[in-house]
Amino acid sequence: MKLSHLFGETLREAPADAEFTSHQLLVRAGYIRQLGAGIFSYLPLARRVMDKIENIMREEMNAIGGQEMTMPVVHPAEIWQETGRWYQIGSEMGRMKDSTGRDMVLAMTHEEVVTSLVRDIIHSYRQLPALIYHIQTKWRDEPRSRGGLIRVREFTMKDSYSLDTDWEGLDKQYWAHYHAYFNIFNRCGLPTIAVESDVGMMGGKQAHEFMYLTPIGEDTLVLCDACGYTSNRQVATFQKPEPDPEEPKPLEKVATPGTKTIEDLANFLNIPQSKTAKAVFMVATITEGQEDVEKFVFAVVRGDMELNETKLTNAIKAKELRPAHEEEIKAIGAEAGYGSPIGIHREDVILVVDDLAAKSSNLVAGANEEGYHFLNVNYGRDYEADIVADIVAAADGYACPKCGAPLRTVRGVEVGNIFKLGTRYSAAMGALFQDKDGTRKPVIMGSYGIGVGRLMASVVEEHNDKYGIIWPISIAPYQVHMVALRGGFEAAEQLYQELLDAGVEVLYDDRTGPSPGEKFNDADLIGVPLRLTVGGRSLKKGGAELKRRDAKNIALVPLDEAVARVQDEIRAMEAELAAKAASAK
RNA sequence: CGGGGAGUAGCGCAGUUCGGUAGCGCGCUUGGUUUGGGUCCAAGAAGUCGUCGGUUCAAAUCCGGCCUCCCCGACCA
Repeated sequence: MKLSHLFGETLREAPADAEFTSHQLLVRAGYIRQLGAGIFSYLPLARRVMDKIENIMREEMNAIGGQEMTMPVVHPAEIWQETGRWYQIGSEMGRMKDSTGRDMVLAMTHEEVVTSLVRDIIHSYRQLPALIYHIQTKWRDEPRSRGGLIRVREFTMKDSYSLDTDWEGLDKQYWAHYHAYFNIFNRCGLPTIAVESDVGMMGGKQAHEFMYLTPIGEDTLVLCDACGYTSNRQVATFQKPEPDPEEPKPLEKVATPGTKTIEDLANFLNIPQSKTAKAVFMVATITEGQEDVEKFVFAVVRGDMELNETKLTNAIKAKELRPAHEEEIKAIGAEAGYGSPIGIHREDVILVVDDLAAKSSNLVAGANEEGYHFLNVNYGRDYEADIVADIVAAADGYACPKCGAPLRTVRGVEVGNIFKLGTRYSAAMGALFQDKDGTRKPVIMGSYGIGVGRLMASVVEEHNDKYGIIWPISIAPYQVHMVALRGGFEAAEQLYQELLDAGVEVLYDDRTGPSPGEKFNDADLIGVPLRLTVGGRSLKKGGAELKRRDAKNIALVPLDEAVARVQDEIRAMEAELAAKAASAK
């Protein structure tokens, strides 16, 4: 490709609204342009990177028995109504009507389509197991897109779906994906870790997320350096300390003026925060039969800990959870800042108590009256919960659930996920097969996704310097960027042909206008891993100059050896990447 | 949905306080100059000042509605 005709241009300055390095560089180097919030065009350079990423995905999916296909982006609403997600999912789902007034859905994911295909096509255990995948556009109307390609509304995803007769089969395909995903990320030069995660709106049984660790990440992860335990904070557990056994003391109401926060309260009474109970007021949407009802949720955790909303949501099997409004809190007889489960309108709330708070004796809790708290509150004697469960969030320094060593929290970007769906969709849609014993059973399913654009942006986030992008050779838009300078155009043109004939992917800066400095800066910005400079000066010295983007030294190569030397370097970089991938396993 | 910020040429910005011919840098076009890390000179092209309405002799500027984008929070496979 000749740079003079490449569609796209480099910018000296990044758009003011680009915050993240990957966003700035991808725009400045001419890879992407934004059309609207969370909606991007991918210019020819980006298209080539994404093609390479997608081909790596294809190879790894095919290697574990995947068959590629393509499913539609626009779906009739009926299939989403069958699984209930038409009703469960809110404004994040893109909905529209076709010209006949029929409700349609823009694909957020493809479980429904897969399951309807399975219903049509799979009849017998003889057709299973199977693995199908596609690389397709998804639309998710995120309330808040951000960070360039890190979080968008329209994106391309590789999603695969496993179909099995039994759970052992699912387990096999699940772990096959687990390993294939690491292969994909390693081959793209992106370090990742797998963490246990919440199943969220996908439903199902077990899930892992693949995380690229970076401070710009939106997820908080909990890691144990001692034993390797990793989990998304949403579901991370930890060993709770055993509270000192104490004889329950009599309940006592005390004045605690101006102690709206746990910190104030503990200071005022001169007690540790762990001797207090914190009340958190939420309102949950819970599906009862066909209807969604709002229920007030009263959560109690120990004062030194934070509520984990995901755990609470799962504990009460809620569809949605939001903080309660002031009036709602008053309505159940509680007082914000001085709340406790004692004396509230018990029948109007779902009371959920963290297991540690339930075990702890003689805690200080609110009196549901401005300026007053109770001393010596004890679970079982003073109040009873509807649910006692682990509902607090893991934090730095807490004890690892596996080995007890201190946990550490880090931020990460979720670049992929794998889910054991089970029969959530096949049962709902009647995707049944006839087993050996003649009975009809729902197909056991799994679903597995990787966002292509987010992966590309993460790689840029990981591989760059102050001059621009530094692509890993495996997904670089071109393998070599040839810069022709004054006195070298004729030789460069000939070398360009030779490189093309040899099958080398070459971006040729044939522009006569820009100065050498401008061309070198563009080359650094675009980030092709090899640079070949042909100019009067290099020719006088005996050939072309070959430089790796990630290194400083420049090698002078005779023109008749240039193609071979470029190919050597490409092979060397491929070998380096493979070695790094192997050591990451 | 709550809080904050911003919409003026392709990009980055000034001009708005105090209403009076729409500017600067980069980029683009033409001519010349220069030629190994974003040359220099000259001449040009390009903007319904987000949008709708109001006030006024006169609105980028004052007032009101709306739209869009960014950031934080809520939310999120």
